[in-house]
Amino acid sequence: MPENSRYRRFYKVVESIPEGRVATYGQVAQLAGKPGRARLVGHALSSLEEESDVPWHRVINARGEISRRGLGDSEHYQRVLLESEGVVFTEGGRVNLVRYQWR
DNA sequence: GATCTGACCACCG
DNA sequence: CCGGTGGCCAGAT
Repeated sequence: MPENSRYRRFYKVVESIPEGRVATYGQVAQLAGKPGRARLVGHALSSLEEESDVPWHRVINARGEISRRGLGDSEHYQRVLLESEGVVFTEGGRVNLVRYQWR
C-alpha cells in the first residue's frame, strides 16, 4: 500500500497512538475525520505492508478484543506485541478498555 | 459494473 | 456482556 494513498489519514492517527495504549476502530475513524467509517479502518490495516512503521496492533474492536478473519496465529502475534508494551489481557483474551484506551 | 465480503460500530433487547 | 440488525464503503470476483 503506497504511503500516498487515501488511507494516509488513518495511518497518521494510528501512528499517534502512544505505546502501551490502544484505540478502537471507530475511534480511529473519528479522529481521522471520518466518523462512522470504522470499516474503512479495517480495510486500511489489512492492506498495510508488514514493513510499515504503523503500530497496527494497537487498534482493536469496541469490545476490547482482537479481531482478525479466520486465520489463526497472527491474532496471537498482535497480542504478544501488546503484552510486550505492557498491556494486560483479561481471562477472555480481551483488553480492559477503561484502562488502556487512548484518550 | 453489479454483487459479495469483511481486522466494524451503534443500537436494541 | 452477548447476539442480531442495519448501515457504510473499499476491494475482490
